[in-house]
Amino acid sequence: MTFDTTSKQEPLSKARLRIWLKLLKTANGIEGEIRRNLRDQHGTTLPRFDVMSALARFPDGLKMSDLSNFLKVSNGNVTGIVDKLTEEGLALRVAVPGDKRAQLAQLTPKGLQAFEELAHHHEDWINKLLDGWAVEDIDAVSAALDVVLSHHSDKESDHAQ
Amino acid sequence: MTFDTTSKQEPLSKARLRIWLKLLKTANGIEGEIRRNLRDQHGTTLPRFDVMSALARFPDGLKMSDLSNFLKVSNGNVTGIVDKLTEEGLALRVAVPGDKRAQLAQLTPKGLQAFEELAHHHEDWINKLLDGWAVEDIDAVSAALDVVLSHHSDKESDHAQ
DNA sequence: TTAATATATTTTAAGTTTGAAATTTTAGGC
DNA sequence: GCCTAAAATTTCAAACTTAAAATATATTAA
Repeated sequence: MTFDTTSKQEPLSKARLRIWLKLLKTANGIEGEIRRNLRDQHGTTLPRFDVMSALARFPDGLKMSDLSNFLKVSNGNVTGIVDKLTEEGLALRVAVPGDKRAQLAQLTPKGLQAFEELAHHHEDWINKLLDGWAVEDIDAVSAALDVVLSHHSDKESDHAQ
Repeated sequence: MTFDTTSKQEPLSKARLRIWLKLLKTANGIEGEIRRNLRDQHGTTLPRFDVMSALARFPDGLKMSDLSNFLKVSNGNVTGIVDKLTEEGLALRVAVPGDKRAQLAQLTPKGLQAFEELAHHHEDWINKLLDGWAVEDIDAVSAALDVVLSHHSDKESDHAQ
């Protein structure tokens, strides 16, 4: 005996489509607010903040390729951003002993200080935007997202250029 | 008598920051997969798909400004996309009687057909990506997102240029 | 050693996105 | 009618992003 799953699967795929659109709308809304705050209150941009955040997490520096890998953006992308940060004295490039190809990008003390200021506000903005979520809500959403992420991470290994 | 809320609020803001990063990672991962599929399997892009999707939802056409409002992208952005779609015979601009400033963007029959083909695959991709979510998961996440969206929609009225 | 291959990064060209300025048209007050 | 303000759209410059080509260095194998 077989089961007709189509009659149930059809609405499920629609429900999944709807929740995806809602998820996207939420993420875009929050991200837009963050971009706006970074621009209006700090004269900077999200890509710059992302790079600084990654560099702050690795005080010993990150190779350019590790940085782009970590942020899931292209190689050429971070070059320009680190260039700008370097011009402004917020980051610098350090030679890697034993490998003249590679360079470590690092935050300067000034860059770290600037980032910590940004990060503090960033946490504040998020805290307000997610005002309605208590720990239980967070745990529930987190568990649900883990299901999707684990299912997805299987085949995300490399989408080579 | 007053309560010291800081000792509890501090970790909550950190938890909110973490769930935001996880939400963003999930949305970016799914969006990246959609972009890849649109490019590799259909030779098109997500912004084009979004515009076609909006136009398909309004068969009588959308003013350019309504279109950019609906998609939450800049005015200048949709101009170029509708231009391209028009060149390819997928969309067209219709004059609005009584207002020479405005134009209605509309899908052509060819555009509608192309969109329906895309939309069918799109629903399939999402259905697979959210494979792990049953109706209960969807409802739980949906309710949680509603909390954030409703809280956010209060002040999202206009961030005028 | 030398040649071939692989790795790390930058450069380049093309396309996207944004916010603001410019353009055109409409609407209202006088 | 005429003038100013508002509205709809496009144009523009700047920043971002990507994939691919170019450059430089490292590693491996013959």
